[in-house]
Amino acid sequence: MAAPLEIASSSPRARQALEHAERLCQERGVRLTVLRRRVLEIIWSHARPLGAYAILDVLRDDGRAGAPPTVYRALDFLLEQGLIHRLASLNVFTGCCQPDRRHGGQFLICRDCGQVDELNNTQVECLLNDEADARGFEVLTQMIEVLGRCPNCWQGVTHRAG
Amino acid sequence: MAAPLEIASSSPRARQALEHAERLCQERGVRLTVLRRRVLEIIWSHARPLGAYAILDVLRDDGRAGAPPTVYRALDFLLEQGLIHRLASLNVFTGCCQPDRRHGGQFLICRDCGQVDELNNTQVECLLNDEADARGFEVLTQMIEVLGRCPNCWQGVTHRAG
DNA sequence: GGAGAAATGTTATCCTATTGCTTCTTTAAA
DNA sequence: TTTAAAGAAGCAATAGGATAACATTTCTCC
Repeated sequence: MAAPLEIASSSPRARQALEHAERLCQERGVRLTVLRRRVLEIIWSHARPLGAYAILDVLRDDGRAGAPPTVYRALDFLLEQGLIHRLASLNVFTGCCQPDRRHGGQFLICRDCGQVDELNNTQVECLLNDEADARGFEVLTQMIEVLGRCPNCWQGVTHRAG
Repeated sequence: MAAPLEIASSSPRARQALEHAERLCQERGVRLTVLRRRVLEIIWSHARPLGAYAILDVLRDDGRAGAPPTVYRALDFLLEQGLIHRLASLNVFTGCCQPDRRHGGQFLICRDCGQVDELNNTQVECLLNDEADARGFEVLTQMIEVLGRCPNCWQGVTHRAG
């Protein structure tokens, strides 16, 4: 089992993402509660996407009581607000880099180290929308997951955790 | 729970898919056993993609003993041979329309009726490969799932099962 | 026919996710 | 300030998806 690298929650990108989330939620009139904020922080504080139960473990380390629904409800909220994405192929969750813009995710997922890179290729998005239109299909969300090996891993400099 | 419509296994598309599979496996020197063939047939005989446990139920109706690994091993084989695809967002399996050509799947998935339509947009495939290349990422497979509503469903003629 | 490989049977277990109900907290109105 | 209603979180149980480990059977090829 890969032990995800914990990153200081005060890392620039984590702090920035949290501030951004606070602002967005305020604008939208929805509540980024302590729990929801903490779950988002946990996600952003790790180098690799986490599963729900891994997040739950971290919450328990915090000393907080918790069962699966605790985490899943927080994740549902964050997903609804577009603050995180779910990678269906791995059953894990990762922070969204553009929570302002509604979009399905486009991800490069490293099979070896689990690292994830988010793309934002609007041309791909449009092509798929066009194909759907042509078939009279109404698009709600797009989900693109490209599985492969990141530069570090195929160059032999494996950063495999564990 | 949606009770998937069973289609006669002798339906043209199912028969054709099975013949195609037989031929491919023979060419490749791999064994399309009775079990594997039957699982493929079950998948092609239903209007909507099935989960592993739904397939298992059908096998049991056949009178065949079976536990989850029975099905999962058959599915693994069919996936390896590119005869089926797995829709990660729904944990279901669907027949592949182009088992000759190695390709990740591109799917329009109807949120309401569960029906699935497979695309084969090579332009999208290439764009994603290019993006990956530009980042030094080696692509193994692409997985594209577009969730929405099919023409039947958004026009109100819901074919929702159940 | 027999050895080795491949496929399947069997049991148990793990991981992921949800349901239903209770309790606590927040919000806004009286 | 009290209070009703809504929203969020706690909690227990369970459903659903997938795999591990090992035994047994079947196939293939010599």
